[in-house]
Amino acid sequence: MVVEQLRDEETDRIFQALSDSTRRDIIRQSMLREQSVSDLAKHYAMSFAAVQKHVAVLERASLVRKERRGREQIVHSNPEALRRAARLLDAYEDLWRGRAARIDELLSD
Amino acid sequence: MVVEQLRDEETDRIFQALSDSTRRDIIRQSMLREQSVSDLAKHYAMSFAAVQKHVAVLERASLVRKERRGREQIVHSNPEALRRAARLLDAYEDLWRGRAARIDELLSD
DNA sequence: CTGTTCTACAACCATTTGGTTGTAGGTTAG
DNA sequence: CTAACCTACAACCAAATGGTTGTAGAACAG
Repeated sequence: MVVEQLRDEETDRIFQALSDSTRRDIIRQSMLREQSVSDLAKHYAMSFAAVQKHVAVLERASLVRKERRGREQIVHSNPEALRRAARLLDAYEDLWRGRAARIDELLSD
Repeated sequence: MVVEQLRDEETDRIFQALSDSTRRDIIRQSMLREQSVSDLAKHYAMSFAAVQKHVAVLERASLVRKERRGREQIVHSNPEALRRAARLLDAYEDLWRGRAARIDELLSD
């Protein structure tokens, strides 16, 4: 029947960004305290450039934003995108329970 | 410093499975009513084999399970995995709010 | 029995992902 | 000023992703 597919690339990006444990840990780190990209990189057994790329993925998903401070780039978390993802999953749960209240969230997904 | 990375491949798989709008729609469809893989495939503008692969991705993430009924394979949703993802995001939110109650969930991630 | 339906799976392909190294430029410390 | 530091970005690579077509087997309809 080929239902017209309403795709939400923002949602795609959020879940894709969350699908890597290093990136989830970067979120956690930047929630605990704001750190520069170099500071973050010290936590992981990979190159600085790799961490830089992970931060870029989080940034495209709006889960994090960077703020230049001198020569450093400070990584701030953005909990609103996380909340959005959590609410979307809640809506699925509601759907399963037969509560239609939030189905519109799913349909507009 | 190379902190030992506690990876949770199950969590990886759940978020990765959720990062595609076709797969999110398959979850929604199978929550609305249990359908065979062929039934599901009729909703999308792609081959049966492609939908079959999407279902397999959801299955590896435990978001869905298949039950053979005659020649058909009926797809059931499994809301527990969804709930697990939602709780994890809630825990991040708590962390951001400075509530430490659920930090252990994050640390064991 | 025969033909159709549903599923499984292999092979293939283009693109994306997650990592690397290397180069270069802006900023700060001494 | 110079050296060290932080970041940006390009080029490259292997593996995973998301799609395709094709083949084959099992189950059902008539």
